[in-house]
Amino acid sequence: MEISFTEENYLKAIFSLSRLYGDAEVSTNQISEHLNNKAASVTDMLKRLAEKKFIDYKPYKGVRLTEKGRKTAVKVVRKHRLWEVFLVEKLKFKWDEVHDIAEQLEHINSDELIEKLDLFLGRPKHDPHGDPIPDANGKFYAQKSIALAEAKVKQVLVVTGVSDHSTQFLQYLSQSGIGLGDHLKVDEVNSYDHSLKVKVNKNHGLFLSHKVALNILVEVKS
Amino acid sequence: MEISFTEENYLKAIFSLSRLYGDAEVSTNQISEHLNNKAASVTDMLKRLAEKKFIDYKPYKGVRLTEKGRKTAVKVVRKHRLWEVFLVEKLKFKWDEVHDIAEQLEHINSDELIEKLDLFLGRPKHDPHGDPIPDANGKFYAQKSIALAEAKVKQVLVVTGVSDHSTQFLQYLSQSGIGLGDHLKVDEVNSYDHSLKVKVNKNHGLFLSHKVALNILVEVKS
DNA sequence: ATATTTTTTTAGACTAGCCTAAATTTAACC
DNA sequence: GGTTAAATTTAGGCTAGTCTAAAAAAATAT
Repeated sequence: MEISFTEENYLKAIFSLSRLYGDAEVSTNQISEHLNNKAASVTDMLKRLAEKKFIDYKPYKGVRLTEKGRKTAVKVVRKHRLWEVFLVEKLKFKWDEVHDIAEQLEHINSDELIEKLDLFLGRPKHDPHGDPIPDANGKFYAQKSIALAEAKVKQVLVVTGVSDHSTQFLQYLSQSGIGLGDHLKVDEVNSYDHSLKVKVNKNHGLFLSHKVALNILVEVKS
Repeated sequence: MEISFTEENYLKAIFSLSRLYGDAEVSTNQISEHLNNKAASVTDMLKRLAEKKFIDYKPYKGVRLTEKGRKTAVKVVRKHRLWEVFLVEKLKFKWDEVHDIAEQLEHINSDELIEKLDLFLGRPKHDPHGDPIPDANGKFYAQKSIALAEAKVKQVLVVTGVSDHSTQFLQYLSQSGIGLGDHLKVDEVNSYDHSLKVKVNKNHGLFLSHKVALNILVEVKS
């Protein structure tokens, strides 16, 4: 049951690389590049992780997480993202300042702490970057959020967050009647300045600049 | 500038042992007992810490923190106590459940994080055990509480902490209805065994042994 | 299908931190 | 002051995790 920070980082790397490349086997070189260390070090660690049943490893053939490995990796991801929410929502960090700190906090080991933190934060579904937060059982219910500016015309969208947390921006949003969980639809895109005409809940005709659209995070529902 | 978790733990141990015994040199055996490892391991580490100028170390003569070492140790103490406040005040942990988690969190390395956490918590002066929290410059401003056993009959007292942090003791206290911030008054002292009859908040007649009274810290209010 | 390049693994070495066992220094006692 | 006991340090060894250099396997190219 004892797992080191380093082992957790390897599992997290394997998890995210395997997602990135469509759940295929992950190669030694990919891992070594991702973790900024040498392939020989990776081989060493893969043998240890295989020994502990976190991965399936056949020499020269790449690796794949076992169910045990996946659970462990997802738990680290969950902790990382919850701490990011904490840092941004409660401590008022900017969303681009939190990664390195969350990288440390994700290794704190206490199930009760995660549970109480999750509760304290209101069981958020997305981190400040729009990435979905898995639940305590390792299930991802939410999709990755994208900036409103990247959404396609006619897609059904739900507001999941913002990337600019300034009072100014947040006040502008609430004045415009846009809040967390609201439904959006892009009706038109101005091809010159990329500004949008959107429907908010039932009301058509709201105009949003490209700059604003870049700072609203949405989940694509259809 | 790189300091490991282990090194931080040694510095913290040396700091707290030196305080405990009136700022005298701390011996190898004291440290090894405090950290639950062997004296030979301690000697190894002392050499490394001396090399890095965290301590003054003369073989066979015990150690003393340098200014650099003291600053580092106090910073760890500050982090530990701030995180304890967070865990109890915000996440609603019991005050006897937080030590082990804070023991991990105290090693998270980010000055900005400490600052923002301190602000978020309202710059608390005491942790949930009543121990004073040093400021960012390493100064302890909060006054020292006295043991309940030292208080005089009829003084109005407020519980600020404990000197025994064992789960056993803390559970005994909460069973007795004594918690942080509670008001106490000593009604009688048994001159034979120094046991006390005290008033807790509005309820008279609680019996406390001398041993327990030695481990409860109080602030004298009048 | 053979030669070359790329990827991966093995072999051997290093550091941090820990250990046990033995040697040494300091303290304590008669 | 000399002998014993206690505290401390040295010596040598272990593991986790890293590295470099070299060997081996797989992929690629001719």
